[in-house]
Amino acid sequence: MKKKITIKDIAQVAGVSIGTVDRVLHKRGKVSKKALDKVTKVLDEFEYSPNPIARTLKNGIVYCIKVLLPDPQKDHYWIRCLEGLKETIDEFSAFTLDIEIHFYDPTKPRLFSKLGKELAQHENLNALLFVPLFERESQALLNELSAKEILSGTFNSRLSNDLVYQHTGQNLYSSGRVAAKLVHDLTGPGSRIAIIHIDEAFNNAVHMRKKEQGFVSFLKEHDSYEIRTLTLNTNEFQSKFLSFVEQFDPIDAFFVTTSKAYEVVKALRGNEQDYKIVGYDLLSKNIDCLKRGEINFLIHQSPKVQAALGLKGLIEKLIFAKEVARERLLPIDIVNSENVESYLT
Amino acid sequence: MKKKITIKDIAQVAGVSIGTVDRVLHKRGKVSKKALDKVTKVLDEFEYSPNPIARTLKNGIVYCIKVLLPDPQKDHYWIRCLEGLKETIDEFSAFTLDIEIHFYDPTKPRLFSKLGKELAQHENLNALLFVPLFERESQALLNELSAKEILSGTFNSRLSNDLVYQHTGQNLYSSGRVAAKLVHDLTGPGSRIAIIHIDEAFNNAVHMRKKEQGFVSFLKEHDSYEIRTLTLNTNEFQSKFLSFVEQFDPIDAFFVTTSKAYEVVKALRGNEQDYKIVGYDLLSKNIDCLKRGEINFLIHQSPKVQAALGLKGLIEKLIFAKEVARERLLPIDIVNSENVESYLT
DNA sequence: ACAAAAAATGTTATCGTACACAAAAACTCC
DNA sequence: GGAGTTTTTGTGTACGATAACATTTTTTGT
Repeated sequence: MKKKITIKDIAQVAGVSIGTVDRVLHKRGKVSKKALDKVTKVLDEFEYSPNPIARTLKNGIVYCIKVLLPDPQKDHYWIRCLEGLKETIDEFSAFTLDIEIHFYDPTKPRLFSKLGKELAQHENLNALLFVPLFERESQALLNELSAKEILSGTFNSRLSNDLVYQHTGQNLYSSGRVAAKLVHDLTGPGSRIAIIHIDEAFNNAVHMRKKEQGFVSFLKEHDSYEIRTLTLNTNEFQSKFLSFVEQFDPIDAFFVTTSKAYEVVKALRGNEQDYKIVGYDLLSKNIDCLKRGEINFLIHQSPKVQAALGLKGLIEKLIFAKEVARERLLPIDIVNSENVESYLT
Repeated sequence: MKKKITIKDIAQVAGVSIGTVDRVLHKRGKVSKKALDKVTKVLDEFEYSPNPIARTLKNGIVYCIKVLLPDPQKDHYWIRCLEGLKETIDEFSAFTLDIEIHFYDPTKPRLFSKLGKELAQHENLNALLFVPLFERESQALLNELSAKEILSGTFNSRLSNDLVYQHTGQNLYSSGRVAAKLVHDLTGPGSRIAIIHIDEAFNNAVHMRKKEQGFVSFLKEHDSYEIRTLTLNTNEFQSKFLSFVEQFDPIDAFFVTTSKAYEVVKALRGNEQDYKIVGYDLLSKNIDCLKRGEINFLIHQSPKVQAALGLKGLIEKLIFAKEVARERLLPIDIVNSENVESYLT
């Protein structure tokens, strides 16, 4: 345990008062070049960093963080994110944080834009964490945040943007490969495999595509598979899905790239064949299918952990000045009927 | 955000000085019954809890935690625990904690006892976190800790003991079932399955047994399987394993209940048959086999997370007086060649 | 060279807790 | 009832960072 260096120590070594050191630290001018040089030198010689405890105690420092999340009422998937956020808030309850969570309708890009702008306006906002479902609108928001020097964090979806301070998510290409390996284990060479993209209301075409690429890349490396892809959105499902199945018959396995695997299960019920199905996300409908053996594997995107870590990263940066990796990739969890409970705490 | 109540507020409402409130809080007597009653009443009326930030700042309060871990040099498995511990220590670096990590030889129960006693002697020890590999010796240690009102935490192995303040681990029975489900998916009805217990130097018979029970329970519920169990320790392996394989031939799948799956792989090399193998733990030797396709699945016990959470639980109890669940069960991670990297951060 | 203005630097109260010490109130005993 | 004890209560200071305020030094203009 090395002794902690205080601002007092720095002042003493540099031969100035703590007031001057403080001014150097906070760059509020009124410091002569000579003093500034001396203090700066001592400062990084001792690798000083202010004691976050004392800083928090000296009240007035209330970090303000806002979170912009798709409305869990519109899409139940996001409820777990909310839980994760609450957990992190609870974890830091000892500190003076002002954290607000706002919801946006995941089908309305324009409302997202509007709300985002509104939040960014808030003058003493320190950080904004959001799920960038809409590529273009999110880019615009990021530009604004960056201009105002507001810390930005994203999770779940990923933007190809240097401006985002920190992203927490999953490697979708890899998760596609994981799914392929599972299908490979379940079926074997020469099988006929269907990739089903059931687009939800909002635009996540990019995600689906990446998962598909990973999936196909694995299969190509291994055996010869017959692969067909079907892309549709929720309301087209009834009309298009079954005819696709008929045309491509016989099908051995389905890879559903979104959380709607249960829809596929429902549509296939009654068919005698033993289809293998790999899907995404621990929605209760999916879990039911998993437990009944109608879905073989689900890949878990840990929305809860993603949200919790995303928020935690921003908080730690603000309070402790801790730097974290710009991109944090979470494990790709494979879930079957037997370990699903262990993920539901 | 509700306004935080300080000791000053309490004093004012109770009509006494902060000194008196402080004395009530710390039970250092010298308080009249009248004052005590009044203060206590106000105290729990406002649900006061001291500000951990201020408390930490007022130095002198240095919580002392010791960790007792099997020596990673003797068994490489524990290295990841060490990483987890370091991570948590880092996370709380802002607080005044005195955390020491001690190692013990996982083959020597008596040295464990001795070291444990020694650590427990330390007068201002606040908490002890340890891996209770040895049942009897651990029980004795727990009794001692409990008598001295030292907080106790365990991880990895579980004791059936009310005295342990908090345990972090995995449901081994469930993990056995998970393995069975995987084998079930890989092989199918009527297969011949071998359960291999390769006991490591220390005594973990209880763990192996629980995994086996879970494994068998799942298979019995599903199809008719031929199951044989082989129990041996590392030095018997060479002599006994291959003859077992010959006798039980043909074998479709192996379930290795310890981290020694790579030994099974090595022994089977050269055989033409396509064995399915499910094992435990992300040791580098196992990972190599996994990537080469010689092991199909590994079950990950997240030693790193177990250690990190175990320590974190104790720290949060001490610093923030946060209560956590007495038993925390981590997810049972299924790992194959494609998602293994995502667990190795 | 000297007053006035500007710039640089030093000093101190504050946050909430904890503990040492000082002060006051409540007893004891003759 | 007053000196001496003991019990109870109040006050002051420290922890480290911060920012307002006070003080000193430097610069500027005449």
